[in-house]
Formats: sequence, structure tokens, C-alpha cells
Amino acid sequence: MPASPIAIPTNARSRRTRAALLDAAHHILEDVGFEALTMGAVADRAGVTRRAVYLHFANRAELVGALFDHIAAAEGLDASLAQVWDAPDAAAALDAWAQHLARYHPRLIEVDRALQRTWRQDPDAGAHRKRVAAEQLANCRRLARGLDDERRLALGWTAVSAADMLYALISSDVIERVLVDRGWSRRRLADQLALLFRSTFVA
Amino acid sequence: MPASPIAIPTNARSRRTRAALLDAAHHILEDVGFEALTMGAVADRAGVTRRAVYLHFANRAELVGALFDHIAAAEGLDASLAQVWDAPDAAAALDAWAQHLARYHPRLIEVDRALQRTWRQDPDAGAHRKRVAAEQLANCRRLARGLDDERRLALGWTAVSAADMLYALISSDVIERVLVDRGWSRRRLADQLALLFRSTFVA
DNA sequence: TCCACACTACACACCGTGTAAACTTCGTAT
DNA sequence: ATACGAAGTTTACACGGTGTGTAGTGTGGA
Repeated sequence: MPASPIAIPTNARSRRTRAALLDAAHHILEDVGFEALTMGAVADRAGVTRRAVYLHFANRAELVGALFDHIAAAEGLDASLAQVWDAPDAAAALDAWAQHLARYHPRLIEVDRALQRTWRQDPDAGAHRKRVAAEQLANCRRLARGLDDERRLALGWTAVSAADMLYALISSDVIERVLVDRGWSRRRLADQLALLFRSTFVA
Repeated sequence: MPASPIAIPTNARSRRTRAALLDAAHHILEDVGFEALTMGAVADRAGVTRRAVYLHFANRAELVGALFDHIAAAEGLDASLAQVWDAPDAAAALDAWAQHLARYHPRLIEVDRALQRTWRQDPDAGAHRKRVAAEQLANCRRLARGLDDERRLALGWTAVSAADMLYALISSDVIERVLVDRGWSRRRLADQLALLFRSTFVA
């Protein structure tokens, strides 16, 4: 049994504290990195007992999961994605997708890593992982299907295989390797990524 | 100071134990995953005290670093790579590279993840990380330069930017997402990856 | 006003890392 | 063949993180 997650509270005081905890976690992640994201650190930063954190999140995995959604909202995931679906055609959507990745993903890299780590050691945390993966895959499918519908999908790809490959390429790791290890700018990442997508998937 | 690593011993007994430890670690990684790769587990499996592990590796990071090399050798990294450099031209080398990734990387995914994790929480472990990254980058540069020299590098890329992008695409994460999450076969991965590389980088 | 619930304070068990010191066993060089 | 030194054992610690238990304090909302 997946250890029922703690429900989001209706109570004012609770909601305040919960938000403070998520904000604290967010800041720790940005300022120090996910290694420092301990229950104690979050509690301290939120001005609350470590014990109180467990009144809001059953365990670290649950906190990190909630944090992901919190940050996605705070950083404007939906707004960033909207620009993709607003594109006039599928090829343009792919360009917008590259821009979206370069714009949005870097902000999520730390959480993403934290998530990756937690859900591996915590079989329970699989639910959240699955949800995120499903959302990402859905976006990729939409892109690939768009190309296919417009008959602009490159030879050698099907809507399914293109979606899978796009899904693989979302990996924060790729973005980090280029941004951090190789010192690219986001702008450059967006351009080169768009180029890669176009030459690979667009006929 | 980077806490000088423990030298590889000449002593027979030492070498035997050290090998046993690395083998034990290797098996744990394959059978259970890197979460189970604790000093205690490795010691148990090698039939040795936990304390003895510290006679061979200063800390967990050093063990994992050594393990990486151990596995690279055991799984035949050099042989796998040789097939890339044997290719008749740069484009064929890129195909061979895709095959190499699909063939070799899956075996290293677990260690790679373990490494990623350790070197983040252990500033000391940076040395090993740098070395691996440098080797990977050198390979990518060689591929990109090969294309460039043959004037077959696609528009929009330079030898440097192509190398960087190839380097980013090595990420075990990409391979895992497609192999594990999407259920691709290695064969399929190799083919689609080759296709991606060719259409992106080869004029 | 009063009650449930959020939160605190303090305490505990558990696990993993890394270190310490005194002891035993094994390899090997003479 | 033996004696020496390195490798390995045993037992024990300190430390930091997670997660739980429980009695008591405060605060929001009806």
C-alpha cells in the first residue's frame, strides 16, 4: 500500500505553513542545491520544527514531489508551454518546444535531480514520477502527432517513435551537460536544440 | 586538498581483496541497484569487514570511482570504442558511435547514476568526474572533427558545437528513458540514434 | 468562549558514513 | 623456516540524517 499522502489542508494556518515549507525548500534548492534539502533545513528555514514538517509531508519523497508541482507553478510551466501550442504549425511548435526546454528546464534542474534520486530509493514515490513522465510523454506525442498529421514527419520516424525520442531528449541531464559542463547560453541551447529537432524530425 | 586516493596495491593479498570488493560492488549494482551499494553491503558480499573496505578506498566516492573503471574494463569499453574508430569515414563512425552507445552504455547506467550522485555530494570526487567527462568529450570532438575534416558537417554546426551536443547526448539518462521508460530494444535505440545523428550532423 | 487541530519540546530507534585502537592472520623476503 | 610487516578483524565510538512517539502549548474558527 502506497502510504496515503497527506492531503492539502483547507485550514488557514496549515496552508500558510505548508506554503512556507515549500518556499523554504525552493530557496534551499536554488541557493545551496538538493544535497542540502534535508527535513531539518527546510524546517529551520520555514521557522518551524522538524517534527512539524512531518505533519505536512509523510516523508522526504512526498515533500520533494509536492515541491516539484510548487516550483512548476511558481516558474510558470503552463505559460511556458502555452507558447508551444500557440505555434502556427507543427514545425514551429518544435522550435517553440526547444525554446521552452531552454527557458523552463534549467530552473527545474535541481528539483528534477532531487526527484530522480528520491523516487529511486523510495518505491513509494513512483506515483509522482509516473504522473510527470506521463505528462511529458503526452506533450511529446502531441508534437509528433502534429508533424505526422501535417505529413512533415521525417523518414525513419513514426509518430510514436518520434514521441519517444523527444521524450528521451527532455532529460534534464542533457540540458545540464550543455549548459553547465559546456557553458552554453540558454539562447544557444534553444537554437541548437531547435536545429537538432528540425533536422531530425521535420521532412 | 583532494584527500589523496589510496594507491592500487602490489601486494597479492591486497590485490585479491580489492578485486573481490570491486566485483562485489559490481554485482550489487547489477542485482539490486545503487541504492543498495553501501560500504557494509560491499564488505559483506566480499566476505570482509566493513572496516576493511576503508583500507582500500578512502570513502564511498573513491570506491564508486574505482568501480567505474573496473566495470569499464570488465564490460570492454575499449573494444566497444575501437569499433567506432575503425569506421571507414566520419559518417560511418557516427553510426558506430550510436551502436556503441546502445551496446555499452546500458551496462554502465547503474554506475553512472551512482557516480552522478556521489560526485554531487562529495566535492572531492570531482576529479574522477572531470576525467570521465574529458574522455567523453575527447571522443565527441574526434567524431565532430572527423566530419568537419571531410566537409560533411551539417549547416548550423561547428566542430565545437557539434562535439558539445554529442557530449550532451551521451547522457545515460537519455538512454535510460528510451530503454526503460519506453521499452525500446537496444537494436532500435542504435538505429534511431544513428538516424538522429546522421540527420542532425551529417550534410 | 471553547475545542480541535497545528505546532512544540524532547526523546528515541534506526541506518549509513567514517574513525580509533588493540588484536590476529597471512604473505613473503631473507 | 621463521620473523616481520602489512592486511584484516573486533569492538567501539561520533555524527548526521530519517522517521516515530507523546505530552503539552497556542491559535483559528464556529
